[in-house]
Amino acid sequence: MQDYLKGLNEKQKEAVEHLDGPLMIVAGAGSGKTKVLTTRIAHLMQHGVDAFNILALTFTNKAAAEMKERIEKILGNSEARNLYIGTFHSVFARILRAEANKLGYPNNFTIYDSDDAKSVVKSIVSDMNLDDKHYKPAYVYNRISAAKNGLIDPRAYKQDTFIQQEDARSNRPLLGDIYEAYAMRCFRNGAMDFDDLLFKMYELLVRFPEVLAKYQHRFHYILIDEYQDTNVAQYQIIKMLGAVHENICVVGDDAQSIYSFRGATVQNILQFEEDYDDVKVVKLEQNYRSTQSILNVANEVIANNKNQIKKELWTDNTAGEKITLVRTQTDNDEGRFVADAITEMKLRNHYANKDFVILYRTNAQSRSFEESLRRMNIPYRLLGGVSFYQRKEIKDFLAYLRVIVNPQDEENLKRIINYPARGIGKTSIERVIIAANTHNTTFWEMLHQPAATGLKGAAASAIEEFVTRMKSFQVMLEKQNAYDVAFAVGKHTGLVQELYNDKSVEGLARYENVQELLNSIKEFTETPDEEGELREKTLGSYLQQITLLTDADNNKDENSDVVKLMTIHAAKGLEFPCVFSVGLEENLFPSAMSLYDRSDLEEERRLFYVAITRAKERLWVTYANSRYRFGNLVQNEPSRFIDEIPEKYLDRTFTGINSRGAQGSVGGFGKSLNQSFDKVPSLKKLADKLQQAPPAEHKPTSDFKADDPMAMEVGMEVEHLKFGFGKITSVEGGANNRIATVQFQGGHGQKKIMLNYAKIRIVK
DNA sequence: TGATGCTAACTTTTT
DNA sequence: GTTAGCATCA
Repeated sequence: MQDYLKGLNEKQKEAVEHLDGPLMIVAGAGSGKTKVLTTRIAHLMQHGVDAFNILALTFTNKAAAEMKERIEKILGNSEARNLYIGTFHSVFARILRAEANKLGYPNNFTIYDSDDAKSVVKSIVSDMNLDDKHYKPAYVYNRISAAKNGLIDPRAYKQDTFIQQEDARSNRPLLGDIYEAYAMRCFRNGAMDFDDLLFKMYELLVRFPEVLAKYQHRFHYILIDEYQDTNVAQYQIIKMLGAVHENICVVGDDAQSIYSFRGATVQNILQFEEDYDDVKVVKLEQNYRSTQSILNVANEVIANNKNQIKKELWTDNTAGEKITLVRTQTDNDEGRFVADAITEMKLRNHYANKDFVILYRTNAQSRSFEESLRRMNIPYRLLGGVSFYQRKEIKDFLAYLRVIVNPQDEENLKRIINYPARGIGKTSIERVIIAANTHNTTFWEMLHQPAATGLKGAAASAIEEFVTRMKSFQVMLEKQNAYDVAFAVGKHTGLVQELYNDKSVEGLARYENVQELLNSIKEFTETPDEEGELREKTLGSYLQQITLLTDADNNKDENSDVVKLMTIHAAKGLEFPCVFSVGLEENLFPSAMSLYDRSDLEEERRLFYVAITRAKERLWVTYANSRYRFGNLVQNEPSRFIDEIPEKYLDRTFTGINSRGAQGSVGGFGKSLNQSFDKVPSLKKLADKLQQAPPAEHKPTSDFKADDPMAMEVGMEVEHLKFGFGKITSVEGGANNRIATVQFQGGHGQKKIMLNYAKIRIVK
């Protein structure tokens, strides 16, 4: 166990063995950064530092989990469990959860993801009678987010002349008011958005010196991963937390700073040396990941940036293959090329699917690759895009759980109050809102006194029933675990039944997704407690945790043999034997948004640098002459970044159509891709067509005559004018609104029929 | 109230 | 090319 230092080079050892005082590690791509960080933590623990006194912050859950695992391996015991390792957001959420009352929040505060946040913005914009075409929720939210990341509260926002000028110039002078209303609404709902987890953490430490002191004395050693991606809020928090012991170790690479759009500032790295006396700086410049060729290209490209810390990455690795530059006619051809190349490489060089990654600038580019991979029967997995937790059925289910835990949360309450439909319509909800405003109370409180809202009859009793139901779940919360509560919710709200009844392909998938969610809750409740006093197995802690989970964190099939597709941003920190960096076109990469500003353009270049340095053995850079964007074909020039790669490192054997040497091949590819590919309809459409084909048109029997809705009962065989014959599986609703669920024959599946409108005849 | 069909907006990147 | 959100219809 003592030999954990053996595998390190001199520089790495220097960083690991530095015990006390501020330390900055400038770690080039592939220079063993994680190894140094984890070994250093293990080393600290070997020298008597208690795991409970070490805090390590990362940007992704995945990075945190990996660090923990590696430390455990080095130490060979379970002490690593006591380490405080997590993402900024999750660690701060945990601390805020413990201290929430000081800030006037419930301990079980809800965390809003960006979709939740945008819908709050939207409802505020409409409350203020503003046009949401002009005050677009996404724009407004970004603006608020940027303010929070810069630690600017609503008051400061309104007083800042520069910001006010900006808003005046964009003709959105009321942004400050929206921000203020948004903050108030979130507070009233007992909810924090992602940025609040930083912003409120900062507020907590500033306003409550005793809280600050507590955590300052708890965390003797603080380590920060990906320091180049920290923003002002994170910077200030770290500075405060570390002020007593000054044992702060930051690891970063200015060349890989790719999150300035989210408020990150490289300035934090450059500033570090000035913030503390006697900062030890260690540069890790030996790359263990990539071949010479790949590294040369990376160095050449990044050299075009003016703003950077001087360093030269080098490697002992072999020269390797040249970088393959590929030009295709269209985006579909690009997809086809990559799938072909993967097939070829697997055959020739015995690579496995999981050795490949396709990296693109925007999520929207995934389509053509998915299609071609499917056509070639290559299994793949897409990271990013719509995450599991953003799906409607999951959000609906989670909305229930959130409201049970935190009934103040009006947004989620409104989402579920009439789903599944229980007769609490728009007008009833409106009346409750108005009554809540006049009585100066919350929506939830108002629901307890239907009389005061002026609602009576069916609406009032429906509300009463809903409230009773929700309260019974809240009671369960005290005695039963998260899974039992969730299961009861699924059962008693009709949520699961609703999905179960839908027998379409999508319906089945939705049903399975909900089962999957229940499984994950079960897993959560059954996994034994790990670290720290702040972690519990309640539904509340489950909800906070999953909101901070990303698609990329779902590493269940981490080792499954599939090709991965993701954005370059999502690939940061990962490595693959074979990398396809695709879509190298002007306006796409670099993005059109970045062309007018030197620093934006340099960030795009760093992004390309990140893409290149993911590759261990082989790298392809591809671009298409034309591609579909917004539904129409656009022509793009090759990316300027391609011109920055010296010719001597490039293999242009395949240069596509209408070009010199057009008939060449890639790494011995026999097939020329010049020929136009046979047009195959997209698989999704094909699948849809197959799905939809069977439902044959029904010709009603000659004596067709609709029967009285009230005569319909479960079990009856009926004939529908259009859908033909079927059997009634359930009937609901009163005289004016009677609905029958009918299982039809002939591919029509199950349908809900409004008996007042539809023509239905009883067969027997 | 739910299904359907049309339009408009959408594309940076993420915790 | 895709999808969310709406207006319309039954």
